[in-house]
Amino acid sequence: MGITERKERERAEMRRRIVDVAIKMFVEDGYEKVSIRNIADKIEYSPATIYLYYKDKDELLYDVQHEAFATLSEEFAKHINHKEPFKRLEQLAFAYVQFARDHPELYDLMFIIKAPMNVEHDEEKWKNGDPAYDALYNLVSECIEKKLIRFKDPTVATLSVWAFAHGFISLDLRCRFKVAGLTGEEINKVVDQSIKEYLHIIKV
Amino acid sequence: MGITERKERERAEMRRRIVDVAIKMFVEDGYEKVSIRNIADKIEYSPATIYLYYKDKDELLYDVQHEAFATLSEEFAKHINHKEPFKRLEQLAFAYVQFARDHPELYDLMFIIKAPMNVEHDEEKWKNGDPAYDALYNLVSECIEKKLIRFKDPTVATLSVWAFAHGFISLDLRCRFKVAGLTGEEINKVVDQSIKEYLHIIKV
DNA sequence: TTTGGAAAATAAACAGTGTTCAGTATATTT
DNA sequence: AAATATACTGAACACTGTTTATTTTCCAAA
Repeated sequence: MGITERKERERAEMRRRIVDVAIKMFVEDGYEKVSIRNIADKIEYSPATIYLYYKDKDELLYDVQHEAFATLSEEFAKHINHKEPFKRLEQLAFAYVQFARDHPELYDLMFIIKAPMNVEHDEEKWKNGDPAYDALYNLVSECIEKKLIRFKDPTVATLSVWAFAHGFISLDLRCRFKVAGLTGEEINKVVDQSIKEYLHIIKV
Repeated sequence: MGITERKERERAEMRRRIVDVAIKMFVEDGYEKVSIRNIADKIEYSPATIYLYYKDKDELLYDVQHEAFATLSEEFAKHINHKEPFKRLEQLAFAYVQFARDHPELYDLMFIIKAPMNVEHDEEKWKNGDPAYDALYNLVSECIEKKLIRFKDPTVATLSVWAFAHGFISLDLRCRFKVAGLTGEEINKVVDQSIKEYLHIIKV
């Protein structure tokens, strides 16, 4: 009597189909051009059908965000391999920046736009960001323990490194560096140099 | 025969009225709830009338952004008064953070949302941000000249300080620190401490 | 003071959005 | 085969930014 299981499986498959199309459209057309109607068109279902699988757009975006974090984790796994913890911290920082440059629309969804954060506002944690945060937190903690960086509190250290990188990325993504009168290539150079310098001055 | 002048003055007054109402609604109700129709309602004109004074919503938001930067400059003028340049840099940093906490919706418009940056995309500069950027740039430059901070390039230094503060503010405003499992008050403390520590380690 | 033309304001519409709901089609159970 | 439960959709609701044709208001010359 596996019909309940099959129904459940079919439901999961439909959700996958929706998320897959959604993330693909995000990457290709950008956040602003992805509507429920567009997604429905592409999977060849009525817009109302999407609401049978997702309570609202935010809930769908939350799953898309989850997928985006999986890609970030893959990038981390690919580029963080050095023996020394501090070197791994450098690798993580530049992998993070590179991810943002390669997938600006995903970065948007993960760290800048408001939308998918309204989902689990029940005082709970934000589960999507967990693996990436833990990767940074554990690495920073190891660096503190081995006295490789000038920090005492691992949370302060983790948030500082994160905020520093995110500050550059998000200001760049939102064109605020126009105020400095730099070209795109110049900005990239300044960002890279700034992060290098930051990692240097926090190094013990 | 000052009728042309009067017409021009009336036009300017109307634009002022629109911007004043818009910024007030922004602060009170938040960016997402402010529509052209809402603004039109409040100034008791038809929505179409707004388009006689502003080409589109972005152009209006650009003027609102200008107003918001004026408020930031006022805050800077109010809180930056120390003799020593480095102390002034500290004052600037915390005035910036305090502004973001006091006016989150304005901060959004100034530094986070995409909208008003599409206006002068003609390769030009971003004039709205100029005064605030210059204030930071000049102060940082003075600190470098007097060898008070560990930086050589004033642009790298300016963008680093800005990005560091902005990173914290924007991640907080977008609830991304939920991943760290901290309460609102705890986050504020970590942010303050992090900025203090950052200013300490860049101090020569 | 009336009239003609310019300027200002608007009602209504267009094309789009997220979302809901009544009704239809399909699948499963009795 | 009939009854029931599930899956799906067309159409609507209440919005959004924006445009256009129309009306109202203003002002200067006849």
